[in-house]
Amino acid sequence: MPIAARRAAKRQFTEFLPRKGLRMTAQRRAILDTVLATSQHFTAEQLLEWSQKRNRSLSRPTVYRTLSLLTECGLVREIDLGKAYRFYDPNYADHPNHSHIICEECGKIIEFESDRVEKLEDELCQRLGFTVKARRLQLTGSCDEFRKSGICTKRES
Amino acid sequence: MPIAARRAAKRQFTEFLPRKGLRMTAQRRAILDTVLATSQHFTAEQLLEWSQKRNRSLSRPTVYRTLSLLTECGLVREIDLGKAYRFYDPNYADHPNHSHIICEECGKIIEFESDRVEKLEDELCQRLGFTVKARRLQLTGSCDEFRKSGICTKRES
DNA sequence: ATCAATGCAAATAATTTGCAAAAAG
DNA sequence: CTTTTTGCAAATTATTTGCATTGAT
Repeated sequence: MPIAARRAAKRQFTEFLPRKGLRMTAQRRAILDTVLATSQHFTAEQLLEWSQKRNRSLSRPTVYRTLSLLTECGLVREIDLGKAYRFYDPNYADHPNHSHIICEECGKIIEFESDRVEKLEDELCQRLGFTVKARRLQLTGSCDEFRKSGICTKRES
Repeated sequence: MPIAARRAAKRQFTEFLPRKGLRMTAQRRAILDTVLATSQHFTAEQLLEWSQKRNRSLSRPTVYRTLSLLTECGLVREIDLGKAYRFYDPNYADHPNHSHIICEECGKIIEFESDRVEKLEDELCQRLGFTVKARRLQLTGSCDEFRKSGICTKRES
């Protein structure tokens, strides 16, 4: 995430809190900074582990409670990868309409954006009587490169 | 689901079982028939309740175990509606590429199919080096009709 | 001071599993 | 007969909650 965007995201949360009658704490700051430092998808457990490096006395319940707030304020979004636990995607703040391709072979998740997809979705929905408020597009694909050579040079995101 | 399609789906499962060294039982038949009789999305709990009308001695574990088989064989697909429990969609057998619009106002789920969306997805993925194997498109929309009149006449699916 | 946030331990709830008895092929 | 399936009760596991204490404003 570009530095300017990260600063904006940080502000988004620090202004969100008092608006809801809530307070900034050392724990929330540790979690916020951790989230803003990554562009990987993560689980609550991973977030706990990473954030504890910034604040030793950080507990699991606080991570869960803070994740709810971050989700509500739009800095993070829950995604479903078919596992029994949730993943969180920190890239929606910067790219609100991105989509996912999950590689069948190597498991990597590639993110991409497409105005054409967006426009087509809007159009179809409108025809059905809806105004689009949120999108989730998840494609599972077979990685051509990996299938041929056993190696995949794509970057995950 | 049209009668012919239902018969085909039934055959799909009855042929799937012996191929995997598994057996048809009264319980599995009850669950299969229940699934084929609905086009609604359902939970394991609902399926248990409905199927017990066809077979009084049907237990929760058997429902879960059979749902796994139905999923594996393609008659049903897990979908994530943001709840703490899974929903299952019985319409993929007949419409393997359909998408969902979830109405923000009334909560209904509308299914639709679009060749254009499909084609665009294929195209974009190909450009990124993937061959599409599965799709999940979920749009959350605000229902224009409901917003204006407080009534929604759309049929859910 | 006041009220929110934390950590802990315990609760919750969907899904899964071990096992002895029953049923399918 | 042999092997799979079932129902039961118990286990599992991510997430949530009650509560006494600590910390932010």
